[in-house]
Amino acid sequence: MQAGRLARIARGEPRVTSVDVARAAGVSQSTVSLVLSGKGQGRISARTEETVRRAAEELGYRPNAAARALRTGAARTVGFVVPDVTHPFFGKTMRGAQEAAWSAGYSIALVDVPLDRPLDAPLEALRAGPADGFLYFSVEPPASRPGGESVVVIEADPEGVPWVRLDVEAGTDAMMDHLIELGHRRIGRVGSQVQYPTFQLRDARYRAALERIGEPPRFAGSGFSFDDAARAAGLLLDAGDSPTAIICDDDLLAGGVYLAARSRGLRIPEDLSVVGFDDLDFARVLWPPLTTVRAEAERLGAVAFETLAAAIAGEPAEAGQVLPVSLVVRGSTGPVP
Amino acid sequence: MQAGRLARIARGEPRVTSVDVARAAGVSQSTVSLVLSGKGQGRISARTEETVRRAAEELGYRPNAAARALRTGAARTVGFVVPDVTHPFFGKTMRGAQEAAWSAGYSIALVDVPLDRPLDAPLEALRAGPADGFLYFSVEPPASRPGGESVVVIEADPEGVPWVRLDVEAGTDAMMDHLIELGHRRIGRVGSQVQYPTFQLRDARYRAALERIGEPPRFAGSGFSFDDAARAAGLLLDAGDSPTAIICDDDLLAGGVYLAARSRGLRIPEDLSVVGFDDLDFARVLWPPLTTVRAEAERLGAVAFETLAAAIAGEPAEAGQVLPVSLVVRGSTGPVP
DNA sequence: TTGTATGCGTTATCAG
DNA sequence: CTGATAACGCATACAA
Repeated sequence: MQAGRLARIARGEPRVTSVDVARAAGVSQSTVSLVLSGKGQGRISARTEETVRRAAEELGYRPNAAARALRTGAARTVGFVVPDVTHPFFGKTMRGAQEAAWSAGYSIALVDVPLDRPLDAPLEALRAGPADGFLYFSVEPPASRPGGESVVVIEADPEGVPWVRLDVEAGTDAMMDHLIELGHRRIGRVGSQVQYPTFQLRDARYRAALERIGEPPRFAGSGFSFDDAARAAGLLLDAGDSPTAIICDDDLLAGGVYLAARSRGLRIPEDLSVVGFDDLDFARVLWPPLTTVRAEAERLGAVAFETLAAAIAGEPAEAGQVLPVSLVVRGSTGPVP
Repeated sequence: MQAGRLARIARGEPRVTSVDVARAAGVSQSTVSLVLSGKGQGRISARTEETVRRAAEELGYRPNAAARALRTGAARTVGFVVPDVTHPFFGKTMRGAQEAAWSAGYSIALVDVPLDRPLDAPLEALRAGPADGFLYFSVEPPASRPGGESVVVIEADPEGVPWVRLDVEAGTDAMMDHLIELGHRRIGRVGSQVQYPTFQLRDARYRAALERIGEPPRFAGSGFSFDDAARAAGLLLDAGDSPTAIICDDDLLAGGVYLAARSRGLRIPEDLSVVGFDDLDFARVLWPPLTTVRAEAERLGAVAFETLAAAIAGEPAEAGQVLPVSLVVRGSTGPVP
């Protein structure tokens, strides 16, 4: 029994196949395939081609993706693995990847993998075939990739895997230079508590800058939520010898710092300067508007997809790419009190 | 020639199939299928089953999704169509849908369809088979759905299609009651400029409430960005007889109202009360914290997916579901000046 | 220029 | 309890 067909018929779905089109056009199925895949260039007569196209059109024919995938071994779908779909920065990156994917005829399948969970079932499902490759955003790709499954990593620079990331070193340097120029010396950092390379890189630059001015680091780790960041910032703010400025790994964290400052009656930037990272839209509606490092999320996504597409196509992939960032000075930073 | 296999071999990918497992286990391929699909209950001996499982495990066998989809007619993937992946509310809804999808063994394929574009290629690609059904969030599903393709609509209540939406009427009523109780009468509304049902419903309630107190509506349409909302709010604020309170279709729009108020030297809530909708995370970090209508985005996504799954399974779907919302009073609303 | 034949990896029927 | 065998719909080598 043809389960598939039956199931569809049960749903009242008379799928039209290339055989139907062939019959309607009075040609063979292979001719239909040739015509519609465009590979009949100069092999199929214009008349036949026309007939086939018209028949396909009239019947509302759409090639079956599963059959094509089975036959060609390519699903024209890539998986996008993120630790939190909810984060606006991921959203923008996804959109960039989407756009690029579409123009290449690919779809994007989304996989949200909360940081605290193992890479489990959903991802495995995709790895079983529906996806031709994967974009891992800030998440560790699985160590074992049977059959050299194509992968590119975003915001990390692992060995042996092509990656795309922001120039977080330059970003961190710019933050620190800006603050130091304003006279700050006790500079704290509210950063990600998860140890991804992008954050480690920033930490290194942060510490290097402090070392140059002979100051100790003041770090507090946080999860990516306003509340947790507020808690982390509180740790810094309530310590003796508290910072006059705080840099953050993310605008979200900076928002938490605003919350912490507010609940302690600290004014920004008069009592405390704050710098974010990403330039999310809401950075401008904060009061005062947040000084932050601008990153082009869409571009990051697009470049990542293109790198992946190249890898899938078997082209030699660029090993690593670093995208520029720039400091946007707004109202949350000022001279040291 | 077997293009698929060749392509994979070229990429150095020796895919292991059920035939390989069968050979390794010394049984037939159909036995392997029976065992691994769990449909061999009481038909396959425990010994054989064990052997097969071990062989599959050792070879790292993973059933080919394309083949399965071709055979069964189900891809176990649903498309999620949104007008803007970048919006945090969509992100949360997606996450809710994701979670539900995973526990049902489904993947979610994301389709971002900017409002100003037709539903084009990317969606069509998914409609060609890779997706078993679609979740349309605030976007009009295509009128023609060949073969009764399964669909559920989020945040709208179209005829003839199952839908899930928030109780925006109750939300709007709550906003208006709250403001009127505070003494406001000149109440403006910054709302979506696109005319989706969810927004029309709100508009109707807004106008009804005003009518009861004998006030004219003050409406300005906006796109979903801070800047555009600021522009729209400006229209209201700069008019003679300007509102003392503004309700918004979305927290994002409310953020824009903050911007507009700020640039005009208006204090919130002393000079202007503002109410948002959605209770996005950033609503709390705004200053003053935003009074808004809380909606459970994750739940919305989960319910939508489950409704879709039921439809795909051919179960009689619930026609429409309305999810409750609640007003969260924070600092952006106060007595009329 | 077109048609025939074959196989992609599954699932599911049916015979043993 | 297990093994042949036949599709699923498409792409392509090869024959005509």
